[in-house]
Amino acid sequence: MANPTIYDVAKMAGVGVGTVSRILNNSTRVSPETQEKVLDAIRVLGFRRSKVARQLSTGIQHRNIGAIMPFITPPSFVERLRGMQKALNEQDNDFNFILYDVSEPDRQHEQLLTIVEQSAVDGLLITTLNFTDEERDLLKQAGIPFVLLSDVCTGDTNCISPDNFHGGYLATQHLLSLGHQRIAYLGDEFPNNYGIPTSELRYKGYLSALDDHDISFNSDYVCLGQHGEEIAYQLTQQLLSLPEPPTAIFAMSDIQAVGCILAIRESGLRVPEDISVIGFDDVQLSRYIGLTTVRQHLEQGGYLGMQILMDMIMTPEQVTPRQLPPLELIVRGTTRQRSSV
Amino acid sequence: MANPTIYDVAKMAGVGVGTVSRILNNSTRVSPETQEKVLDAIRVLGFRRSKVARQLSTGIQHRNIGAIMPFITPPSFVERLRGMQKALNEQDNDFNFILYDVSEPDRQHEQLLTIVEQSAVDGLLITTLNFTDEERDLLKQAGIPFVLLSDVCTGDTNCISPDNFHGGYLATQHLLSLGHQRIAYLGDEFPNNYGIPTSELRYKGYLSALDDHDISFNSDYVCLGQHGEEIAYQLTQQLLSLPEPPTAIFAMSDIQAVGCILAIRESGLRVPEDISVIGFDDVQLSRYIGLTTVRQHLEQGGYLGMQILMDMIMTPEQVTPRQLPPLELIVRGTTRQRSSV
DNA sequence: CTGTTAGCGCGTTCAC
DNA sequence: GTGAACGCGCTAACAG
Repeated sequence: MANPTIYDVAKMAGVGVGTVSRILNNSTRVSPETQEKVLDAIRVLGFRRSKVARQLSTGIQHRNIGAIMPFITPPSFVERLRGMQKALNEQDNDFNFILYDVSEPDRQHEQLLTIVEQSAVDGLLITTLNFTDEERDLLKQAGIPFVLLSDVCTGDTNCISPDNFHGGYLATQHLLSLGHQRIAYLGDEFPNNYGIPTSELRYKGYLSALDDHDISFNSDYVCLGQHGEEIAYQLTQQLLSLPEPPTAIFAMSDIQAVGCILAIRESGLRVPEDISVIGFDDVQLSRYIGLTTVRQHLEQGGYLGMQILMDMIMTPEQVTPRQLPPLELIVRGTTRQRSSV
Repeated sequence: MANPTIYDVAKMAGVGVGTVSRILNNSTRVSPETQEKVLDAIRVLGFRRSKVARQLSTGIQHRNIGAIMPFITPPSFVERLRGMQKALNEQDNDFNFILYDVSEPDRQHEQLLTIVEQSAVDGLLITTLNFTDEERDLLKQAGIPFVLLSDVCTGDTNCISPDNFHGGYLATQHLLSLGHQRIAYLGDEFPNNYGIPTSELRYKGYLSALDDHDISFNSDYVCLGQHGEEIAYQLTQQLLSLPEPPTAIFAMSDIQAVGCILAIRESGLRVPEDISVIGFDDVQLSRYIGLTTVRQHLEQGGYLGMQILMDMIMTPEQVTPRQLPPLELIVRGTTRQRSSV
């Protein structure tokens, strides 16, 4: 039998469904004999009680809140995940936290559809990179509250995102203040297929800082490629082979900064003595390796996002606005005053 | 009204529940007028259709598989999480993946109870450190299949765990082969409150290797403390202040190895020139910082665990056994031949 | 102690 | 096009 019910069990054991139910909930005493019979029947039939029927009947509804994120990839997502969990645990309401991994961007839309279709979730935290207007409307129409943790904030959707332009400015400003003039930007290529403007925004901040210091722009110093440590490694090699290589590099993410540093060291140069490197994000890793970076409070972002979502679910009329703390320059060991050579 | 149902909506709109249902599922055409009325009622009442009732009625059951882990803590858990998600995505069945964070060990039992109580889950991946026999029996009785990812494998429970003794041996053996004789062990204190034998097992492997090489044991070289980078940092300082400090340190986890390296560098010594350091786990971080370590295939562990669990759920009669690949020594940049001084 | 029955909220035939 | 009634699997309250 495909899915035996308590009726099947009851019939087989020669008892009523009530008895079976009682045994399942080890409530009121039942005679050991019948208990035995029922337990046997359960075993033979391979009976498993239906979760949903149970919930319907008891009225105990778990609420599910879901997080959509490309989990295989950058550590920055994990940091946000941490924050989300933290906020959830503090709330103490019995929410289930469901993780949806959409590492393959193509499947994202399909996945979102089934989530909505099956009304699997009472709220959604979306950390994927590309989130279309169409998808937003889908969720709105389905009445599923959601919070975006990304860089594209359209209309009245709740969204947690840093000021990437300002962050780019900050990072570059730091390098300038150390006397660097030949400063490279290493980041994700843009425009990209997903319409993610992060890299572009940070780049614009970079340009703006350069401009404010009357440094003339050198397109050789702009290195764009796919996200990842390896690519950053290669891009850095290109930079180093320039007739006049940069004395400082602004990598748009910590991971890319790591690839960058590896390439520099491998070429026989030192960080920061020969070349300064600054990253962006301040993931845990950065603390360990002493990377100078711009902290964007990723964990805090997840934390706040979850709190907002909770508000939206529990008290829709009154969601208290929450803001990310401002970006913060974290100076560690990979940047230094430009050597006066 | 607390939780309006389609009946409430129907009444308010002056129609039957069937009509409301149809509109909800945008199926058969309904007259625009009634549609309007119903939609209004839905809005006014703040109606949200019940997920469970829907599932019961349609027969579409999502299966939930849950992972219990202390998520705030070491990165090793994240790696396993990755593996689990990967296996889940490959399966492609519509399983929900629920994350239970039990960062507070005290709450673990309580949490497990509610999970079982509410039959919230069709299968469980348990990565927490302390898992009692009582808890095991609880799950067995509830008929919830589960897989353990830990070091304590009692009885016939499915379990993924590395050979920690052998790992400890491997690490120490490596240092010995480089000519080191004054080798320290830095690990979690044991016995501990949770009965986690990991540190002890690796320590025993360490002892065994020492013994095989006829190195006399020096208790000064054994430094135990709570898990974490900071503690490891302090412990290392103690080691360095010894009249005859070690020339090599085996840290029982990569995170502790990081704290260790930091302390060494801070004291003016170099790694690996002055002191060799080997870790354990091979988390992502280790690749970035070039740490020599023992790889225990964490991601793979999560992956296999999920596969076994899937088997248990889908084809209980036939779960194909899966094994972790053997521990692997990964030599990177933090260990070196002992200087002949 | 135990069998029976009425919902839980929604989807889905049916007749109308 | 639309309303009424039944069923999904289980719990709980009621008789017995």
